[in-house]
Amino acid sequence: MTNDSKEPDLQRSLTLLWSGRAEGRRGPRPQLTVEGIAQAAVRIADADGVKALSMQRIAAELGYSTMSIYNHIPSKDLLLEVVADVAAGQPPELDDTDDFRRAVRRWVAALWAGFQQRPWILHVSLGHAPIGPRQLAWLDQLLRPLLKAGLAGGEARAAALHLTAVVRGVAQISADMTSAHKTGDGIPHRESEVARALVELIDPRDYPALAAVYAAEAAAGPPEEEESLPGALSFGVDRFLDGVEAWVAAKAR
Amino acid sequence: MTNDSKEPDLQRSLTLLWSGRAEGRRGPRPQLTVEGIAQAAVRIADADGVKALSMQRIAAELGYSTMSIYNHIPSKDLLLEVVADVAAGQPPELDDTDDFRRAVRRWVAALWAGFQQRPWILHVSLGHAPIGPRQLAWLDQLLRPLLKAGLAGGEARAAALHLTAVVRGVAQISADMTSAHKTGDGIPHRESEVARALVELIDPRDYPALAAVYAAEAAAGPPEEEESLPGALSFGVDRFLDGVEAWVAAKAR
DNA sequence: TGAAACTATGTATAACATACAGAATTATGT
DNA sequence: ACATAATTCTGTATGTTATACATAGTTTCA
Repeated sequence: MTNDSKEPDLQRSLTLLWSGRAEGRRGPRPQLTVEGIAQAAVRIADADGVKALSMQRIAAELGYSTMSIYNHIPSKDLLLEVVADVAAGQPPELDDTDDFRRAVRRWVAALWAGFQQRPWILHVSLGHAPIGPRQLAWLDQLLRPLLKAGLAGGEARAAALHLTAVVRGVAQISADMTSAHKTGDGIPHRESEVARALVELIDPRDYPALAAVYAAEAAAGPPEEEESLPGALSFGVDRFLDGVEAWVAAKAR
Repeated sequence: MTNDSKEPDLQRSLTLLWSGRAEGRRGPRPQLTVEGIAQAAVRIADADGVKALSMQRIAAELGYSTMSIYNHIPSKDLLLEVVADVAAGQPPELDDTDDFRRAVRRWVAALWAGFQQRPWILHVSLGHAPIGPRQLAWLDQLLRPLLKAGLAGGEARAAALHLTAVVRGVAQISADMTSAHKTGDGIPHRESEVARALVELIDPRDYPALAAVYAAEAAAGPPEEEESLPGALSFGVDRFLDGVEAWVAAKAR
């Protein structure tokens, strides 16, 4: 591989993520590939969480020596970037005839489902904007309905950033996402459990608004989850889309 | 301390975060405190990033032996939870006379500024909803204008979750946040640099929307950042607030 | 036909979280 | 007053980790 040292960090990430195969290379045919390594890592993380991702474990999974991985990927941090991209998988195909709201909602639901299937992704920290092919495929898929709805380029980008951030952020915060034995430090408690424990700790004089909200919540009982999305995420996304719609309408006039 | 083993994870986190001092305790007076340990950790992370946070380093910073920390905090994961809370600091005091939009925007700006000052926070992964006193103080402060605007309890909670997630998410994705030498794996590249590098990689046939957006962006030149917030974050938050406002208005009618 | 570039491997090292076992110190029940 | 139990701090030990480095074999290019 030999894209060692020198290059600036970004270039290094990019050449790794978009590993363009060099044709005429000297040396033995590589038996391992960046893709293969990342896939093995995903398999391990799926099974035992992100804490279980060690170079040794990945190499063992592939049946090669630990150090052989370093011939293809210069560090674990870079590896994790590739893993995050591979784990993202393919974005949903959005029906082009759908109206923009439906399309965006389906995209959001798909991303949410992805985080449910691979909660460990939430524990590998993003270092920067999406730059891998699969992450960008997701982004591209989201941009389509946004552009079609009438947003300008920069606006669509901002909106996509917003939505991506929301889903990821809500997933991170939602307790029931990060199941315990997978992440090693996750806490598999549901919302209500947290609420119950907190009510005793928060003094309404220190946290008046919070206390009020929790009180109202307790009185109302547990919210019912209609669809595939939790109500809280749904509400936020819908309000955001309301705002986007209004904005587009105002621009058009 | 001796809140070892048994307790369920959530209880363990809570007693740690809200460390209610037991009065009549046997044994020597503790010289270390949970707070003090966390503050030392914050000092280190501020200086050298989250990668530099080791039990040994923290203990050294305090002038105690490594293992003494474990008398107060049962594991590094729990430590990080406390650190995340301590590092959050105090939320901004929001002017009660401000209208709801102004108040929320100020809250968002404050949180954003917080992430700029301590980008490493973005690299300690949240395991669950906010449960520490300082995190909850932030939440409470945000809930006030939302409730005052006319949202119901559950709606305000959802909106607050949404906004928190957005700011955190956008901060994580924004390249210029995570500076390299602090996080160890951050990449300090600005947006434009990423864009320039990507334009060569993405095939408009695979990523049509993305290519269109980047093309438009390149033609328009770099966006100008008016205020303390980056334009992309601003746009999303404003659209969201538009939607919330409309929602409240619709409910009132 | 080298020489250069590359891959896979084994060994080595330093850092790390944390288990465990004293020794010292305090509060509590007698 | 005294013994006991609980608790703190410390030192030592263990297993895991990322990764540097050297080596031997393999392929391509000059």
